[in-house]
Amino acid sequence: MNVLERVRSIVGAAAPPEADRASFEKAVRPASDARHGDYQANGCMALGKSLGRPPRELATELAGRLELEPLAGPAVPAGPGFLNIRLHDDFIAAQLSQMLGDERLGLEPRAKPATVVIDFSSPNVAKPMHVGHLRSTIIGDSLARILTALGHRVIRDNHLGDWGSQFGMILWGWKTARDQAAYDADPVSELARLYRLAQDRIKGGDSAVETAARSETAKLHAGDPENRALWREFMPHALHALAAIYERLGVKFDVQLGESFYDDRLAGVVDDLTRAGLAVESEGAIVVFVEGTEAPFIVRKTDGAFTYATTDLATIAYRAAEWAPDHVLYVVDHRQGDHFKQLFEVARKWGYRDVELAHVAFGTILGPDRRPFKTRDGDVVGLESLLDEATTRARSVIDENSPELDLAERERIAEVVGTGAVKYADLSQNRISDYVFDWNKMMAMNGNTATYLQYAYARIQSIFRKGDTSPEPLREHPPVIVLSHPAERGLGIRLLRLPEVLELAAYERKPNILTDHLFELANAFSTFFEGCPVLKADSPERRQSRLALCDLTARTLKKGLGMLGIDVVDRM
RNA sequence: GCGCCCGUAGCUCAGUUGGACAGAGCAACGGUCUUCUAAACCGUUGGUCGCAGGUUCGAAUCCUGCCGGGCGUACCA
Repeated sequence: MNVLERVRSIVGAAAPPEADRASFEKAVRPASDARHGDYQANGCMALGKSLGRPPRELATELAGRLELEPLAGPAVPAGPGFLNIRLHDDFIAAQLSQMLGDERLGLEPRAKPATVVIDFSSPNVAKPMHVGHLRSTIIGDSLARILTALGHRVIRDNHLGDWGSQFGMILWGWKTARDQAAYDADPVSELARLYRLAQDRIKGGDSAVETAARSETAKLHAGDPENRALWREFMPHALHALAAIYERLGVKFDVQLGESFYDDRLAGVVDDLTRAGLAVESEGAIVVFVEGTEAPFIVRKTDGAFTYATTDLATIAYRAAEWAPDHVLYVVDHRQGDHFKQLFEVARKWGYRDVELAHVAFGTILGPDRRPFKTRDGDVVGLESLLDEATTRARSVIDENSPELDLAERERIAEVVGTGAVKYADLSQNRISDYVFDWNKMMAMNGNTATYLQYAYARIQSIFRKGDTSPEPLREHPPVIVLSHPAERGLGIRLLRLPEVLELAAYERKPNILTDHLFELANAFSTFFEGCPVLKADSPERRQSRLALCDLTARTLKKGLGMLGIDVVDRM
């Protein structure tokens, strides 16, 4: 059950007729301070203003009308016009009992699922994935998992950069500077070397290379047999390398429709826009002028080539026809804000008005120097090596703390803890802000880290091992939950909040809302763990009740971390 | 120049249509293992929420101006 939603609908039903019900309900929120209760209704203050009546009076009247049983006792007016609501312990306990036998942990099936396309990761296939791809991949994956858990229909689409000018650079490199032996041994690294070579030359001002690469791109797009053949030759290698890293990250896609997929639709897009009077010729290019932005939206360049703007429009049309989505989320860094603003505006004018197109923007990953995160040599940090280092660091902690575990298990734990740390550090930050990559903070065993949550999980597994018991009987025959200790109640109410937290995280498209909740949950558990003996509880009933709280906590942590793409281990 | 984002404790960051004395982690200091994993727990110290105005019963949150930083700004994606 979503308790917040339930309280909201009760408060909404009792709201004065003059109140706007939706906003009145929305003003019900978890209590800012546990001393005031569990939930608070703040709507009377805004209403008091618009009605010209004392808010406190409205709150008192409302309190008299509210029927919160059996959830909670009478609402208590406080301060300028707050209404404080405290759930009954019995209600919390009953909900927890019910949760024990519920695989979904209180998440209810959705009456009207939305269809959501999530466009994320979308790396350039010409080069190995680096740290810059991390955020899109991880945030997109997490949002997909959260929305799926909430019962929505999610389509995960990896919009690969497999058709742009990077390929022209590789083609130029292949034709002028390839090392055949190196290519035969390791195609992906050799192609990456050639790409970097071309990029360095162009950056260095070598306009001959720039022109040559551009012409190779144009030939590829025009259907030149040699370049097309090379493209078909290179692609499987590139995709294979990507698949390996996605496998390690545990990220899956429903479709991987790259830019090349849309190639034969681009001319039609431009024709369409032109006929509709949206696109016009300007300085030799075909563009759409969008109010509010200076630079036009270029759909065909002077040389006749199409741009990613054209591809993105074709993609919108394809997705609309194929899936009829309610929302399309573009998990792309904030620097492309202008592009998406224009894209969405043009799409609307083009006729796509029933779908919400949203740019889920995120900031840059910075190094300790607050400049974009680079290696000592100034190269971008490869994703593989990043994960390797995280795993190595985790491994050394495990070796130190748990030498009794065998080698294979320590390795597995290191992988789970290491990759979990990297992901969690990213997801626990508000995605809008840039974030400073800090190994020490990330790998810390304490504080808001993946390790802390995984540790809480492992401790619970240890309790069941030590007690030589399993949670299954508790799930089949839920015991009476006892909440007599403050730590028990604190933990219990946290456990009930998963559904409302997920809804908020999905609404805001912010995984950090989920990480915050899981951290608070692990915190509540640690406090409980210190203060409430489980196996040595003073009565069998209390022991069963506490074991049940342990099981619910472990399952919530596992499920919640799962929605962040992070795994757990039974011991660490 | 114009546009977008940001400025909260020594450091890194949360802060849900504007709501109760602004929160957490790290760092610092002080406690807690003969009992379920101390990768833990409990406590203390620490902030003119960049500055100045304005709106409001109430502003970190909304508006205006300024200061400081990041990013974008016609044929890369």
